[in-house]
Amino acid sequence: MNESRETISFAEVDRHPVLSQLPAALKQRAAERARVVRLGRAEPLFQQGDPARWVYLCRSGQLKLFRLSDNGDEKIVNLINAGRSFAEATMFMSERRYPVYCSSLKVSELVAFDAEDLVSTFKTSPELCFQMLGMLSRRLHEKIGQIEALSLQNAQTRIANYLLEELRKMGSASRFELPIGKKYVANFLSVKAETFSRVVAGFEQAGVLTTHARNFTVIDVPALERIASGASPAASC
Amino acid sequence: MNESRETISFAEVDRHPVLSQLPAALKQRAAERARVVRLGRAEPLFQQGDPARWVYLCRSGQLKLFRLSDNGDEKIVNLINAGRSFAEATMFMSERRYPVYCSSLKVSELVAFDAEDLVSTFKTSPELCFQMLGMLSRRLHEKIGQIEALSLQNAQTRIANYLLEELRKMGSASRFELPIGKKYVANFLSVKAETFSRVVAGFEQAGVLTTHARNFTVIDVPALERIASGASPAASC
DNA sequence: GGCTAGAATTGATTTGCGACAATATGTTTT
DNA sequence: AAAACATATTGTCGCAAATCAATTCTAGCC
Repeated sequence: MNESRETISFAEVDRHPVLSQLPAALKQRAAERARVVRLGRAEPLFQQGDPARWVYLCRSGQLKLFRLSDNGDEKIVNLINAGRSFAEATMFMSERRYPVYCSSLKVSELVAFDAEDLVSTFKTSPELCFQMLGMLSRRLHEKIGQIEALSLQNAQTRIANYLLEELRKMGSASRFELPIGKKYVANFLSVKAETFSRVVAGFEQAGVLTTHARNFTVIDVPALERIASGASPAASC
Repeated sequence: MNESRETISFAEVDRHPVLSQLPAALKQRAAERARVVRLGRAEPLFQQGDPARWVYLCRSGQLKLFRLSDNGDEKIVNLINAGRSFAEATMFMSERRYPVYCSSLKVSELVAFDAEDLVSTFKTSPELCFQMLGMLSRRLHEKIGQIEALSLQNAQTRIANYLLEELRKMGSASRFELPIGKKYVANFLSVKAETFSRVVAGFEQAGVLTTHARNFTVIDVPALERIASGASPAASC
């Protein structure tokens, strides 16, 4: 990990989904106390249980937030792309420690904001607090959605839903690229890589989509939507 | 559902984990705009998607927060007991709607606070916002824990962990009572009632605990802890 | 370019848990 | 107290997905 004293530009703070709302003076202050962190291809950033001195903004690259089981199995709870901030929730806990592990998946560049200092900034501004409350609420509902998916849906359905979501992010195009290796996507969806592979192969065979490496082209969106809401595709042929 | 105009006492607000922090005047105001809601044994309180006009405090009884799949399967995402507040996160969403269903499991008494009004109260007080940020952060981490458990642990391990947690809540006693029917506990843990029954029977046979109806007595805590962290108990005999 | 390591696919086999079914036990109602 | 119903237990069976294993594909790297 390479932590540098290099200055963050004022404008850089604007990329942060919450801190962009700061008045100019406080934006300046946050920028001054920030650090740039550069990570290689598969470097740890912090461990679960570490004191949470910093909250982060991903400027470029990709990261995974994950937990480890007693037997060393890993569960990715979030994939972080450029533009996402993370670890803010730690600021408001009585014991400020990271509740997950974090490692890079690609060469990445992060901005690290001083948690302690941000807390005092937040204390001065209910508007800012509201931004943050909104963000945490959204994340909470996102997690509830994941829990529902894990309990109520099978592998096929979860994967179909994920693909549809990626598709939606691309606007009206019918083509998209996985943000990251299938291995990691599979783990995020709580299926084994082999299962992911088989399910996607099944979709291809049913004529729902085609793939070349990480590029997916959805041919039959309604069919994918039908699968995503419970119907069986291979069975119908 | 029986909604009454009956007055909430000033002191009643003190039972709320966040609103108890309010200055007297605002506490008074919150109390004045609150309602008491009484529910029978299995009555719905709100549906997923309903406009979230109220946030709640459970004064007595028991409730379930749940989602429904397309084929009607239900997943309980939270069991609410006396003293717990819920649905606060809706206050900070852009579209204020309940993200889950809510029904009573027993005869229950709730206090309903006016969401709109509370929002304006929160806007005046960063301290209050911080209380709420803390609460949402804790909930978020709780959910991350649930997701981890669902992905990384099997039924036995999840159940063992749950039982240990219930035990811990009772302090140093080795006896506790399930807060609610096993059916609901099982659903909350994302196992079928039959599986829950079998796993508990297994624990009894291994001499880890004994049960009479909803009363559990843990005989061998270390053994249960071993199971909770991945070891197999029945296999070891 | 070819070389090497990790990622991805495909196949064969196992298994944990759900589905279904049949009692048994407990709880509310009259 | 008996009836009527919900909850809980126990048994058998089947299947979705994990595991194990063997290639094949792909992307960095010298």
